[in-house]
Amino acid sequence: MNRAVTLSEVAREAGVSPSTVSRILNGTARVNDTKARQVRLAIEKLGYTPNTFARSLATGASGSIGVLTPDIASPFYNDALSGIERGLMGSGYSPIIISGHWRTDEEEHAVALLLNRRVEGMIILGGQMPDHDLHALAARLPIGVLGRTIDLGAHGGASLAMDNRQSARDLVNYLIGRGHRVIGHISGPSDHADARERLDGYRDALEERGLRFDPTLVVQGDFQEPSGLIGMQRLLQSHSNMTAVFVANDQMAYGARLALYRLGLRVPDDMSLVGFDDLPGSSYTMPPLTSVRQPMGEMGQWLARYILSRLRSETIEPFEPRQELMLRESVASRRGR
Amino acid sequence: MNRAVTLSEVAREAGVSPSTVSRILNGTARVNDTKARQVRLAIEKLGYTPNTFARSLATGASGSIGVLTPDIASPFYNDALSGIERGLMGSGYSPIIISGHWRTDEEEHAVALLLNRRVEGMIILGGQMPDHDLHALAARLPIGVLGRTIDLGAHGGASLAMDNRQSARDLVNYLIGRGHRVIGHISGPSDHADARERLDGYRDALEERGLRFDPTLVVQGDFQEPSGLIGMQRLLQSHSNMTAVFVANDQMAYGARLALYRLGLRVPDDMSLVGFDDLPGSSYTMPPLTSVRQPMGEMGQWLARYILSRLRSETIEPFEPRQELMLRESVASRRGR
DNA sequence: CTGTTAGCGCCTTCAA
DNA sequence: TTGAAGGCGCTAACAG
Repeated sequence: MNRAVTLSEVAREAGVSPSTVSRILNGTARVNDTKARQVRLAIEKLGYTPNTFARSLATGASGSIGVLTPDIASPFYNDALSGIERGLMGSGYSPIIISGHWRTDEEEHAVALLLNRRVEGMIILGGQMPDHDLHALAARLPIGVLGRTIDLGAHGGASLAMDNRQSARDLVNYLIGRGHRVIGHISGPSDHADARERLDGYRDALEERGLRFDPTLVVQGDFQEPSGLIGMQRLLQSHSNMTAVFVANDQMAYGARLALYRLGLRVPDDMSLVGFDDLPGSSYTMPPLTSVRQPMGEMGQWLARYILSRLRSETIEPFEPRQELMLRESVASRRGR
Repeated sequence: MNRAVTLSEVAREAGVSPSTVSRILNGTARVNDTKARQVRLAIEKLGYTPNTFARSLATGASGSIGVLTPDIASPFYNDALSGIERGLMGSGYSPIIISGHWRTDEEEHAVALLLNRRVEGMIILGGQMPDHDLHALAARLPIGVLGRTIDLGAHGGASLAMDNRQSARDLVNYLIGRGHRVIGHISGPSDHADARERLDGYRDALEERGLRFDPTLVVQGDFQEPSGLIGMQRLLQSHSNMTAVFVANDQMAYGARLALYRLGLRVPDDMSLVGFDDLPGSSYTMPPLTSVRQPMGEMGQWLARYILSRLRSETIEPFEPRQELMLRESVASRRGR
């Protein structure tokens, strides 16, 4: 980049001192109108843009908020990213987004990078980072965590977690209420907290309604479409009397749906299907998929606002994310059969 | 954030001069082993992390590449973002991602922000920015553009554009080849270059095969699902003899698919359907959707590499993105009817 | 209201 | 091999 124009060059061009230019730029003090005009002219003419680094160095404020997401291309977390953008808009702060690819080492690396960039706050979406690291972070700067149950109260960090277990329970209860008795489950990876909680919720519901938990009705996937397809095939082979399947996320449910289609089985007539996460596409599957919606966008937005409030030493009203059962057409009633 | 540890504090702790610490940090010169050890100890003990701003200010290099995406939550562009991440990995450069929300003013604002942050290169994904601005940018720093046909040759910027028109033509030709004669089109917004080109390709194919272009067979959508649904409804009302529809992107195709489902029309038996973009979900629709795949990830990765090569004054082999017709089950043959 | 003077934290000559 | 000194571009007192 051809050497950039500096503030003092602008000052010289306008025939004023650097401080005056600075004051006009930041509105720090009243300045003579004519001088102000000259300065603006000079800025225009020279094409000056302030150097963020120099400014941050002088003020000690970076004006940026770090965001750690597990995957920059995840349809699930991206909603939260949009929310964060919205929450930060017009605040003068901008997000710096890095992805950790679900790997602890990359996440640590990313956090170090963000710290080097002197972010003033940090938002962590999901991920694998140990609670211990999160606490250490919270001690240094305002942080917000999405998708994990962790108590940051001591330092005042905020965390927004969805109640996976309860929602899974509600979902399965709904299936039972519709008359289903043999309900399969395609779970997520067992080292994934969300996956474990959803499985627990499935168990809870069964036991609550006096249905036996049958481990052979559970097959494990990896939250990706293909594993849903395979999982469904396996369930169908072993359980011909199964009438409904609770899939631990929508992506796998798409795969499961395809497996049924390949076998000529209709949804919901031959098999009822429910997912989890309510991805944008799930209102447009065939048929539209019953799922659990988490307000990722709003959660992200609130977390951004929370960080801002901390930075400005203001208070912010707490936020209770409400999960919502999106009842669509992928479930049939078995009553009367 | 409680005042961060500085380099000179480390120096004092280790009993050496700041320059020595700097040299150890950057490997700029040989340093006595014992001193080096002491310094590392001090760094560890104090928890020192270098201040990126100060460093950038001194060196004039920011180590970051700006990325402008139309929408941080777009399933289409996010693939490219992942690719960029991959391309930059291990290079010492990191991306700064900002979204322009398809609005020229926001895009300009974003570019200004990136320039303030002294990014050393820039990658522009799609968007609305006038060619003129792009040229101006290219004159200042290495830039890469994805998804627009623009000649940056003069300054050496790179652009990777898909041939929308040709692919649309291929797709419609494929439909014609399968025996379809009355083919509808749900187009994108007319102020969107991609949308216009895809419409042109549709026309090309028809005319090439001696079929009349009928404007009433074209309805305009906005690239979102609901508009695909409405578009399909309108087409069905006016053209009962239509046997196939080319939808200008997959998202709208999902909507169109739902419209058909609601009316009890089967795909492909009653209506053939093709989309464009090949979103990840399109292999899992019911039935899997025929579409055009663009290697967004690879394109992003190559652009990142391109920027790096420019920054290092190296050369890089050119990249010819290949679009691919993904033939799936959403098209039926009408031969013999 | 405005110019002068010090740094912010780091890197990079220049001598030693 | 190492330290001292100066400067990167900007802001923030401090005097006028």
